[in-house]
Amino acid sequence: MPRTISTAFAPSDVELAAWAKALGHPARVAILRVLAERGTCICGEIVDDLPLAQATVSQHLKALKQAGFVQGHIDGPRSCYCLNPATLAKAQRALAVLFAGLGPDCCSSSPDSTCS
Amino acid sequence: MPRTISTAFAPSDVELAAWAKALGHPARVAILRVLAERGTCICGEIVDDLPLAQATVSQHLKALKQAGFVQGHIDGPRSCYCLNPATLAKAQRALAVLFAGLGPDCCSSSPDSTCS
DNA sequence: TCGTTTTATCGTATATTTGCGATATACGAT
DNA sequence: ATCGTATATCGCAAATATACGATAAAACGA
Repeated sequence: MPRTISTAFAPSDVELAAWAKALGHPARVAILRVLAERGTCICGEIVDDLPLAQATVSQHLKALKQAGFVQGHIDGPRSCYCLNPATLAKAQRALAVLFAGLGPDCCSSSPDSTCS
Repeated sequence: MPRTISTAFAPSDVELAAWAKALGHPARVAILRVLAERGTCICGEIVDDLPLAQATVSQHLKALKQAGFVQGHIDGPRSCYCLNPATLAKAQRALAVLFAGLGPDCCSSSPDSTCS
C-alpha cells in the first residue's frame, strides 16, 4: 500500500511514529506494565496476566522488542524479559517534545477562535 | 480478528492505546505539526505540505479527528481544521503517567541486573 | 535418553490500515 | 445557472495487524 515506500517523511517522525505504534495496542501497554510491576526481569508469567493466547503474547513481545522497548530473551525455555529504559526514555522525550511543539505557544493567537 | 472483542483490557489502556495509535503514522504526526505551525486554523494547505494524495490526507485527518486530536471541518469548501488542545493534553498526561509507571522507581532493584 | 516445560515460529483466517483514483458534495465567484 | 475550487467519501488493491492452534526448538529433571 505505501506505493510511496517511506520517502518524504522526516526520519525523526518515522521513529516517533514507530514508538507510538508500538504503544498503540492495549495488550502491549499491558505487557509493559506487567514487566514493570513484576520486577526487573520476568520469565514467563506474562501470559497468565493477559487474556490472550501464548502465541499472541509472544507476537506482541516481538513487536515491543522491535520497537526497542523490551530486551532479553535468552533463547530456550524460561526466557527472560525486561524493559529497556534507554529506549523508553528516548520515546518519552520524543513524545514530550512533540506535544510541546503542538502546545499553545506555537499556535499564533487564540486557541481556537477561528474554529467552530 | 479480535476473536475476543475488546473485553479484558483496562479502559484507560484502551484509550491510551488509541491515542498512541493515532500518532503511530508519520503522516499523522506531520499533519499535527503542520496544524500547529500554520497557526490556529488552516484550511487546505495541508495537502501541499505532504507527499500524499488529497484523499489520503483526508483519511488521516479523519483518524486524527476520531482520536480527538483535531477538530473543525465546517462542511463545504474551505474546511477549517485546528488542533484540540484538551485531548492533546489528556493524551500527553496519560503517556507521561505510563512512562512514569515504567520508570526506575517501580522496578524493584537494579535496572537489568538479571538480564543478559 | 525421555518426557516436561517454556517459548518462538509457522500457517491460517480475519480485520484493519494505507494509499489512491474517481466521484460526489458544497460553496463562492462569475 | 454554471464553473471552478476544495473536501469528503466510495471503491478498490495491497500490505499489515491481530489472534490462535499446532508445531518445533531448547533446556532441564528424572
